[in-house]
Amino acid sequence: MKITEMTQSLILHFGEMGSKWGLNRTLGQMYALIVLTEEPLNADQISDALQISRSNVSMGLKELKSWNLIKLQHIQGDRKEYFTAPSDIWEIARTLVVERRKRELDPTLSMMRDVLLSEASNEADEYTQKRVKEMHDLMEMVTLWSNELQSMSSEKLSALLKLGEGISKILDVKDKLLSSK
Amino acid sequence: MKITEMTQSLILHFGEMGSKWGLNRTLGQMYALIVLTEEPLNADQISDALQISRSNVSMGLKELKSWNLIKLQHIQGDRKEYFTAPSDIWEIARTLVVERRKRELDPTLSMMRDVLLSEASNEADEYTQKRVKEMHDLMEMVTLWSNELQSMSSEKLSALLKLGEGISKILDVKDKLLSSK
DNA sequence: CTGAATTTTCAGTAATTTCTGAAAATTGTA
DNA sequence: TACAATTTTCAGAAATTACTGAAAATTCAG
Repeated sequence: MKITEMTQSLILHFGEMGSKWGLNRTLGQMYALIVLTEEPLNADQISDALQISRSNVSMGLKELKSWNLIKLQHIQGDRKEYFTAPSDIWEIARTLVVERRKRELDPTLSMMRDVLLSEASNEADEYTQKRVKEMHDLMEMVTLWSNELQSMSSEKLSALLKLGEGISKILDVKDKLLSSK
Repeated sequence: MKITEMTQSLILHFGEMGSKWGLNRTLGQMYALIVLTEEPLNADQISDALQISRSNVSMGLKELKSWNLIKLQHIQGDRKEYFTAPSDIWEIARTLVVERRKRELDPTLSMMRDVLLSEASNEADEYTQKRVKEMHDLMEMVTLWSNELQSMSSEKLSALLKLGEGISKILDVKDKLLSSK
């Protein structure tokens, strides 16, 4: 498993970024390798290419599976397991958003609900609940969006993102539609 | 500086989440305390409330400043520096999105541009560039959005988020408007 | 079934990140 | 300007997280 210089530098970069995202260096490198390589890869190839232990690869793959970021593939006449990333980059992005939401928002949303159900017995708690309520409502909306993204086709997602700065105009149009009813 | 049980449990939770976000436990706790407390807090109060060293608070505040997440305030007749979070929760959210974009997307975007400018000297690199191009274009659109969010008022942002599942319909409306031209 | 190939687990170690106390730097007032 | 109050810095210690090799578990062809 030889790696071109181009891929090598991308892998290093994604390794660094990996830790800024919820992953870690090795996971970032592994996924970069898988995404940027056309052919399916097995664990030994990954271990070899990234110079990390076979067991580390195994744990990394487990993690990537739990993120739904890789697809398992079998190759005729080969007993090893091979992995690829989805060919549609939008699918990867969608998965990332949804999985991060699960990990970063859902637990907080649920604990905030508990706080909002409890009784505020003094002024400080009243202020706290007010703030929590605002955060809760905001995060709930983000969650709704994330669900919406999850169910959108890549084409639709792409169209939505392409709106870019046009989004303000769309909002205005919507207001007009509503007010003219 | 006494903390109610409610705030205490929120602080602990945000501490845990802090590491899942780009921050770390202490930073998460510190920001939770500041956001959930109505009064401005000084470093000693934070150190005391969270049971962490004064120097750790100093470093945490420095980090929160670099994220633009806190506001410095002076209290008449007191030489200490006091800190608060923005009172508008939307402003906090907007700042978070923008700052995370700066840290998580911008560097990658720039390195991808370099890769795209370089010459692919073999088939593997051609595939790699194709993938990089797709990722680049996607991330660039996300960046455009993030810029757009940055310049939107809290009201407009709120309206946009409230669209929630309505976003698909809006897209359809936009298509109709365009095709009827 | 058997056993070789492959993958997973896990305890110990290595690397990284976070935290602290002491000292240095800065700030503001008298 | 002098100095006490306050904040910042930073080297080393503590805590956390990531990685490895060896062993256990699983898988599957014959």
